This record gives sequence, structure tokens and C-alpha cells, in this order.
Amino acid sequence: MPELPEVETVARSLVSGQGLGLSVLGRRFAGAKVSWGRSIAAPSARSFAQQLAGRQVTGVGRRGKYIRIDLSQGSLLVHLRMSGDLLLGRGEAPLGRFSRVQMFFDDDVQLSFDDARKFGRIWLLEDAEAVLGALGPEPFDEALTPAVFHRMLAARNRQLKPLLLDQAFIAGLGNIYVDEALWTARLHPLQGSQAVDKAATGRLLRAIRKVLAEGIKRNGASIDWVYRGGEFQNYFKAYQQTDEPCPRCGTPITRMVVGQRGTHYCPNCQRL
DNA sequence: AGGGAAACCCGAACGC
DNA sequence: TGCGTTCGGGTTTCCC
Repeated sequence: MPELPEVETVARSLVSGQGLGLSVLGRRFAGAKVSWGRSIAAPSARSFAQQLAGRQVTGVGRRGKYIRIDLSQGSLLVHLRMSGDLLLGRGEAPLGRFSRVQMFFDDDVQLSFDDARKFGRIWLLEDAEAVLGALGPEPFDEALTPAVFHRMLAARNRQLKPLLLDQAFIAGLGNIYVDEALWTARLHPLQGSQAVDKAATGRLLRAIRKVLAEGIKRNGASIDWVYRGGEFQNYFKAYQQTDEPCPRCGTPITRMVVGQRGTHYCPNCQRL
């Protein structure tokens, strides 16, 4: 097994299925300590710990915004929401400032779920597909061709903004990435999905992949203090750029609310 | 089916 | 300076 650093955040390496994420492979859980019961989708902290104990990690991966940790029986699903983090270290002491769930392996290694805002969740499931099966396709899936995407858009009649945020339609896009993708594709957030022609569909799919790749490259967006290390916020074209000039045409970026979500777009480049 | 609203959280930013 | 209010991220649930 690889050497472990003192305390490290593993979430991003788990997401890419590389590096530190793999250092939990093969380890066997001994138990868990739950400080915030709502972090876990289980009847009780005790039953969560009891069920986890004895199960061995057989694989790690990601589907949509979920981190999946496959076990010798069942799977752990972790959703970080906005402020969650996974930390890997040693010993029994909390690894971070906002420890909600500490999971202990039988060799003194600790996997900790830290979450300042208590929004994140962990599920211990016998069948992860019960949750993941409801998700839409992965944006980078090669099977998601422009033709397939066009059919998906035509099969619904919804505004693009809420449709792209719908994890059952396409997995993995949050508010930032939808605003950035629609700006890149020059599509209005309120445009009906059935009205997106083939050319625009191609632009949208390329834009989604581009902004996600950029976000990954920049280690995500540090939009406030709970997110660390990300640089993507320095490259936003539309999101949170209200009244700033559109990088393409100079028109001030407009903010409106769509489906209770702040929505930023260029009224000149992105027309209905 | 689509859309709107509320609920869950809490630190930061803002208004007074 | 200190207080109260508002905001926003993702998702579920309820209601029209």
C-alpha cells in the first residue's frame, strides 16, 4: 500500500480515481464515530458503525457528484455538497476542524468526513445502483454524442437552466458550471430544450465538457472560505460577474433568478 | 410534466 | 463597534 501523508484531502483524488484515493483500497473498516447524525443516511450512528465494521474497500470511483467507495459488501456513497471534504490520516483524533463522521480502518488509518455547513451526506448501501441508477449520463461519456444529446433535449420541454441542473437528465453539473456552459454555448438560460437545434446542441455539449475540464484543471472554484485550493473562480466568464463586461462582447452580464437559482448571462450573446 | 417554494446549514457580506 | 438580515451552494419534498 502507498505511504500516507499526515492528513490529506482525498476527495479530489477519489474523484479522479487516482493517487490518494487508491490508498484506501484493500483496507478493512473497524468502526466509525458519528458526531453529526444527519451526515449519515442510517437509522442511527451505532447501526452505521456496526454495519461498516468488517467490510473491506474493493474500489473507489465517482458517478455524477457522488464519490463511491465499493466494499466487500455494498458501497459507501459520499456527497460533499458545498462544504464537505474527505480527509485521510492516522489515529483517532479528528483530522479537520469540522469532523462529522470518522471512519476507522483496522490499521490505525482514519477516513474522515468533514463538513462545516453540515450539508453533505454519506450513505451505506447494499446496492449503490439504487441511487446512482437514477442519474443521467456522464458528460464525458463517449456514448453521449451530439445526436443522442439532441434527442434527450427534444424529449423534454424545459428551460435549459433547470434541465441542465437536473441530475437525472445529465449528471454532475452545478449552478456555476451551467451558467458557464450556457454562456460558452451562447444559449439563453430560459431557452426551451426542444428549441435547441442541432448546431446549438453541438455547441452546448462541447461547452459542458470544456467548462468541466477547466474546473477540474483549476481544482474547482473556491467561492468562499470552505473551499480550498481551487482557482476556477478566477476564470468565470458569467457566473457572479453581474454588471461586469461580457468577455465576448462587452455587454454587462445580467443576473436573474431561475428556479430559485442565481443565473448569470449575457443578454446580447445569449438571446431567446 | 413542469415549475415554484420551502427546508436543510452557517459563515460572510451587507445594512443600519 | 455591534447587531440583525440576507445570501448561496445541492437536493428533496410538497404543492399547484
